[in-house]
Amino acid sequence: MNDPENPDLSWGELTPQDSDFFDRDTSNILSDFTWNLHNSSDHPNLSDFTPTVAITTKLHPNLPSTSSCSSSAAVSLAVTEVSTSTNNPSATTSSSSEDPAENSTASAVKTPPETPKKEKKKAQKRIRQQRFAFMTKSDVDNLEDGYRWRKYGQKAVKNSPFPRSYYRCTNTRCTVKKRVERSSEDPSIVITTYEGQHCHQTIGFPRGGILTAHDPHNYTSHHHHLPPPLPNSYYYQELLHQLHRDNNTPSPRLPQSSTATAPTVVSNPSEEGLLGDIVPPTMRNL
DNA sequence: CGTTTTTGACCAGCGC
DNA sequence: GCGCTGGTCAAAAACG
Repeated sequence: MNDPENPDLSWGELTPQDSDFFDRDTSNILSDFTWNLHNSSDHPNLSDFTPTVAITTKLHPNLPSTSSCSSSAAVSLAVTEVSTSTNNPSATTSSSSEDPAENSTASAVKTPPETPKKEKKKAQKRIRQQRFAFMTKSDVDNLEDGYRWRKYGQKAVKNSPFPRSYYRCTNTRCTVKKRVERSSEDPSIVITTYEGQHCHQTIGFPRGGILTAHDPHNYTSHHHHLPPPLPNSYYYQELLHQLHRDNNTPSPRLPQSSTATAPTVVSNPSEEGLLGDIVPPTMRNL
């Protein structure tokens, strides 16, 4: 990997050319995350937050055109480069070399006798979609975000005593995945990484309000960059309250399954240049 | 009994 | 080529 100490970096470098995500100014970016931080004085309770958004997203040039979530993907960042990974090895935007989809030619040429299982796996070459990583200080590993997830794997992580869990959205037509792991340096921090974008509404939180992807006030789907679902945290809850105050609607309540405190957001040291534009100066690196 | 979690096996990519 | 690592599969177990 590019950086054994930080596997996420292997997703490749996110450059401004990769996306118009960074073309917009900071407030716009944050607003895409429903996090308007520029006026923190309106949120005295948030004043000491170090809002977090370690955005380690990268665009994948090979978003499958056959995605069952194509309707939603149509508003995703990478949709302009739609192609299938298996039959379009010459996909344009070359990202990092780790992208297996771009090396599919070789595997297509050699045809060793394979079991159906292997053939199936070959056909399912990994397709990287845009990712968003959140670091949240919480005792709870699996933060409520309004979606239902099914765990499909768990792996020990190098240089970390904590395993990494892999989840898929339980919606059969949704290909969103997320990884959850704890920071080895600060076990109180949960690192949640979302990959892909939901093509359906949330199921709502078990207790309290329901968030929908079509509510422009809390999910900004009118933007072409849907943020991932946010973990329930004090910070997020405050934002929800504020949003609904502004909208004169009752505030939804997040479930109390998490003891999450203010999210400690962390930037990726190697991406400091990028994140430096969108994170408060109080952000610290892990 | 349907759904979810667990967990060992497998595969691909990367560095040496 | 080999070993390491991350990511996924899938059967079995656990759960509700």
